[in-house]
Amino acid sequence: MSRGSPTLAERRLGTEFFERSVHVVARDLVGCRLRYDDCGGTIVETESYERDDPACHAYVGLTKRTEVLFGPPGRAYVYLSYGIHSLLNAVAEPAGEAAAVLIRALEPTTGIEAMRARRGERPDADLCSGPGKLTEALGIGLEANGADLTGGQFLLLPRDEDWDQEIVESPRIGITKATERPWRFSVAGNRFVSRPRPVGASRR
DNA sequence: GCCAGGATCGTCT
DNA sequence: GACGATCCTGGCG
Repeated sequence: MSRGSPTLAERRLGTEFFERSVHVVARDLVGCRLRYDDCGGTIVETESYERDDPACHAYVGLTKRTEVLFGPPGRAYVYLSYGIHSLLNAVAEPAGEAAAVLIRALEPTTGIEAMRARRGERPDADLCSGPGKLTEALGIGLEANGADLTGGQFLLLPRDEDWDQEIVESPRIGITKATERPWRFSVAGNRFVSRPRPVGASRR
């Protein structure tokens, strides 16, 4: 019996958290804690993708691939990128809207040894500092597509009450369409965020 | 330290 | 048959 302190399961983010503007959800997810089985960490970087967005998979409409995006909020949309990496998204906005938040980076806190077993011996800052890295570290694969983020193997917890970090917006990374939209949210100065390339590289 | 290139496969045309 | 919401390695300075 826990009366004063709710259990972890009781503190989970619920469906209503995801049933809002995808950009608000993306910003609010930064600082939250994500756990999958015995591994997890603090979310330090996200990106939002809305339906009227050429970079969003749902832009082309409803297909077999995108049906999870068009479904209810609070589910996992997992797909294969470059034939190698599974990328984890959280479906947002009411069913039918087709928007999602890409989880790009975690600051590992739990199950670090298990992450190393999957990712190899490397510094903490290299375990989950990228969307493909964190799914490998946590053991998330395509079978998680459509899974419920508000229950089951996933545990998504709100920010700690004393969490007080600055969140910065910047252009999204690794896409070729709609690159100017400032829908990447990350913790300012955090060493666990992804850094695939310097800002402003290769411009003419 | 920086940059170019390759790996690899589900999805859509 | 082409294309990625990526990551890692090797070569060069």
